[in-house]
Amino acid sequence: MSTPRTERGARTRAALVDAARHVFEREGYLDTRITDITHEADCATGSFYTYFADKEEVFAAVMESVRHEMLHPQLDAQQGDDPVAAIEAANRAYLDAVRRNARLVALMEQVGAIDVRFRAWRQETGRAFIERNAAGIRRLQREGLADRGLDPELAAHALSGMVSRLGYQAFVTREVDAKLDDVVAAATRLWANALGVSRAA
Amino acid sequence: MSTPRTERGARTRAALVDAARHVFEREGYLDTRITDITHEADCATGSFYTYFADKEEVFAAVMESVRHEMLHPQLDAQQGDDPVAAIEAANRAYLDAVRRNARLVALMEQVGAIDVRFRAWRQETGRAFIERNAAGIRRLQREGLADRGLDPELAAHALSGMVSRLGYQAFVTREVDAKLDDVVAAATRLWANALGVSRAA
Amino acid sequence: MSTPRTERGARTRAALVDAARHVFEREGYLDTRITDITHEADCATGSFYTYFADKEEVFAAVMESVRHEMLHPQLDAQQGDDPVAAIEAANRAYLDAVRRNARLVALMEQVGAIDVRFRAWRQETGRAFIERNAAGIRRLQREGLADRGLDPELAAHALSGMVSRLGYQAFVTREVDAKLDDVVAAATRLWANALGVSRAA
Amino acid sequence: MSTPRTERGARTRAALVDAARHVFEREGYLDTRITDITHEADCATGSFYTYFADKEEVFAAVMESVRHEMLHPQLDAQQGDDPVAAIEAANRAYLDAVRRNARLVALMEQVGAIDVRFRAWRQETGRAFIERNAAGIRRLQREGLADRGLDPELAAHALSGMVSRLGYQAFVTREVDAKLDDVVAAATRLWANALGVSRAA
DNA sequence: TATGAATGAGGTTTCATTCAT
DNA sequence: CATGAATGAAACCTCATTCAT
Repeated sequence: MSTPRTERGARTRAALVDAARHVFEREGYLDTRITDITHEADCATGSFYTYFADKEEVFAAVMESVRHEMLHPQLDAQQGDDPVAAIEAANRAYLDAVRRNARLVALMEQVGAIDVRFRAWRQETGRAFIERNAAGIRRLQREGLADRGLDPELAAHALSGMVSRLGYQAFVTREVDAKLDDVVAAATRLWANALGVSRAA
Repeated sequence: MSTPRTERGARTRAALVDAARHVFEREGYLDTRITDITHEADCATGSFYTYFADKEEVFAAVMESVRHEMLHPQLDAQQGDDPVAAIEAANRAYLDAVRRNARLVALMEQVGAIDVRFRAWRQETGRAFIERNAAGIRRLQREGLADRGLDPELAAHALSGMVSRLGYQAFVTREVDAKLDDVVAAATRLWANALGVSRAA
Repeated sequence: MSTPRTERGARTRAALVDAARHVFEREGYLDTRITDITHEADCATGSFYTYFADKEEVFAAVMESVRHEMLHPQLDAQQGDDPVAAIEAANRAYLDAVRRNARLVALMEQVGAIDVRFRAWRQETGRAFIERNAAGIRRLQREGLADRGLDPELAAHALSGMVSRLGYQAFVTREVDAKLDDVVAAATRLWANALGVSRAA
Repeated sequence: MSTPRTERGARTRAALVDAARHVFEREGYLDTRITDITHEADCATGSFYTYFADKEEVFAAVMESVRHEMLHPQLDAQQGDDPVAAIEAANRAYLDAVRRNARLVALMEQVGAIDVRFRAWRQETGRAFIERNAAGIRRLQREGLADRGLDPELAAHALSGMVSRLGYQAFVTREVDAKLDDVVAAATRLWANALGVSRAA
């Protein structure tokens, strides 16, 4: 709702966001009541409405507060000319982020299923990943390093989805039982194969 | 709850399941009220509780009633010895089922995200698909037609996930704008490439 | 409601009364639902209403069916001229009946608390006991064997109440931990003392 | 449920307890609806749940609020050395309390019969009375003033039960038609006789 | 008579939101 | 700004009773 104008207000708001994150992770989105949050933040019910219009709004604030952690690309290192190394680096960065934020990813999934407004957020977050990958595919095709028979958009969608779902199953639902390195290796090999890319000599 | 013992009871129960399916599709799981269902089925509130303990239970019944449609294997045709044709057939069958039942797939996705008990159901449904694919991959590896460096389970997971998510994005959320044939083609090509399989001469 | 006119009807009614007794004892009066009874009696809900108007009516029928067991006076033996032996015999008969029908006594207590109509039944059952005792006290007073300063009605009320409550606490709630013989002995001695009666020489 | 933290909250809670007492007395426990209470207390339904989890909990609060009145011993006066006078004083105090709180005693009786959780409360309240009496009996036995052939616990149980039931029948159900003084006199005489105690010279 | 499905009034409980202090 | 009690609409679920077969 409104932005805090005093030091004290800023502290209250921060406490609420922090409390909300804990409660959401613990109870899930639907089972979280406003009073759970104010209780955890150790402040009055009414104070919640000083800063947020409703549950959605705190949820957005929570997501905002963790966006950095999720999206630190840190594709810092140069992989030189090896296209497979580049693919691997991107996959590792993504999958590791999912692993580290598993609870929030699960939460986001849940909220996306419930609330239309968050579906967009989720898609957008995914889209950045997909577009970066589409660009990579196009580049490799131009350089003759990847199968030119593939539609780069569709391929990026498909492969990004593959990696993202794999990460979800390995680190969120744990229905796939595998370590990060194995998941990265498998994803990278499939990805490279799928595009017809091979390691630089 | 209990099973109808008379013809009339069977009719009422069926009417409730049918009504529930419509209301769920129209309103979504969370926004569906028991009275919406009984109203649509044109019977009293209490009648609902004659057959179901709660919303979850009707939902399970709805899902049960559509399982057939979803799981019609109909991989009837023989693809001869062409492994790529076999992959294509499987992908087409799956993706077409998703396309035809888009609303229910969306629903299942939503409910799975909300209610733990349905996550199992969803996983199981997916597992059948994955296991079939894992078997296929193993066979191709044995015959020397697929990359032996891949873990067949992980690969099956990854590629099945890829196809399933692609279908979801193409036919449920429509964030990917593509026709069935194109999706099938892209998926198949990526899948075949990923495994290092090529068309039979 | 109506009395069975056929053999089959009589059997159904009897099954319902029997089932009701079991369910009442198991669940208590309030928690017993009509369907619990028909279920236990293995007949349809509607059949209940062929014989009883409501729960109260079956309950009355149950009580009727066990009245004998509760009220078998069987003060058969002659205690000769010993007034204390007579008092003891009466107390033993009463307390033993309570012990044997503890569950039903508890039930009657419960229903009496809930439903005004059964309070009368309970009082009447008690009244018989009290009046018999009042008559006994009056006789002893006439014969100069009991304290003539006591109001016989009030004394009968008080002492009967004493015995009845003692029985209740010993055999129903079990808050008094004592064997039948001890309870009979204590009650008798107090009773005799209270009236100023002593054993025949 | 939770305790009020403000003056206003305390007032609302008190109004609810007070209203509950009236409604319970008027309607009986079972026929009292939560809305009857909030209506009488002139507040919203939800406010009830701010302070109480359910009907049982208000009932406990009502009972708590009247415990004092019931348990004011006020056996202030000294009865000197006359044991019968002491017995009379105790009986009068108890019976008068029952007379003054007849409606609540009836209520407690009803609820105790219905709800297991209150049986304990009722028993405990009675136990204090019984134990005090057992101590008195033991003392009289030691001093050679009471029949040593009696088990003091059982006798205290029996006689306390006698008085309590007499009070119940005289002032609650009114099936015994007698004035306080007569009831006290009869109870005391029976009690003294039963123990074999006689008035000090 | 027996059956068992259908009915729906009636009660309970939750919790987001407001607002006086 | 913070507080926390008050509000009441809205949904859930039960079960005695009826009645067509």
